[in-house]
Amino acid sequence: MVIHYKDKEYFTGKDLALSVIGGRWKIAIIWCLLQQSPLRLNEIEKKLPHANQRMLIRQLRELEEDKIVLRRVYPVVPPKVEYDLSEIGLQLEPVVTSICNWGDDFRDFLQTDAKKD
Amino acid sequence: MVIHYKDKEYFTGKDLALSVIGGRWKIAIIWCLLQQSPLRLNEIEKKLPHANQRMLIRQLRELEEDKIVLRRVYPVVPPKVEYDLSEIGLQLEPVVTSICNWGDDFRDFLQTDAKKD
DNA sequence: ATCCATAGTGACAAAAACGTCAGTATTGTC
DNA sequence: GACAATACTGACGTTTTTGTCACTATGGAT
Repeated sequence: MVIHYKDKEYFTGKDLALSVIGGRWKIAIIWCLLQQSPLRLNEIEKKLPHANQRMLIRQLRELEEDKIVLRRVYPVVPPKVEYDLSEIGLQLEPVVTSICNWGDDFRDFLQTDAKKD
Repeated sequence: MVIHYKDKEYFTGKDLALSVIGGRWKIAIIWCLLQQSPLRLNEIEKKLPHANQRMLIRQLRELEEDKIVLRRVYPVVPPKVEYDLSEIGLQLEPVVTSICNWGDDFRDFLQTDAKKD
């Protein structure tokens, strides 16, 4: 049962999932928003100092398009925009958590492995 | 605490994790090997008909380099090579499972969402 | 002699992702 | 008038990733 989404075909939910969370900073952004939300752009920037602003905005736009992140604009000057996880976005918590956990295990594994000589 | 791996710097386990499981076919390959293993190259090809052989081999090589997949070569003709998950590779099961589950939820969400007009 | 199967490799092209730089708009403060 | 803060956008180039094509090796079967 093929899924059509944004002019592409996906053959499993897994493939679809990877296409929407697969960007360089997306898991990081979602992780930030799971810790604390809402967050403003400049707050996300502070939490992810290795990402540049342009990239963060692009990834946020895509997450918004995919309905994973909600964007709330306040009509004030200077502009105020808040980002939040949607309901389906919040459901990514097990994905993010399991990746973090495995990553920590893998780091430990690499360190143990490196000591073997 | 910065992690150095393959000439790059990673600032969290999560970043490291994403760098090793982030290839186009890696989660798919790991998923196959979680279902059934060992598997030979041509068996993986049959299970992932949308990937071409060249890509599968490249991704398998990287997974092998990262010690996630084990490669066993039998000195026979025609060649026989079996692929398996390593111990740390097997530990990716929660990651793969949570991605699959969320992907299915997301697919349902998209379908429900599309019906709203 | 030719073909088959398996499991590859090398070179290259195409596409996607990523990063950098400069610039926009608004209102308020100095 | 200059500058600051916020949240952007556009254009562009680079890098990375992915895909395609042709090619290799071996021994057995026909």
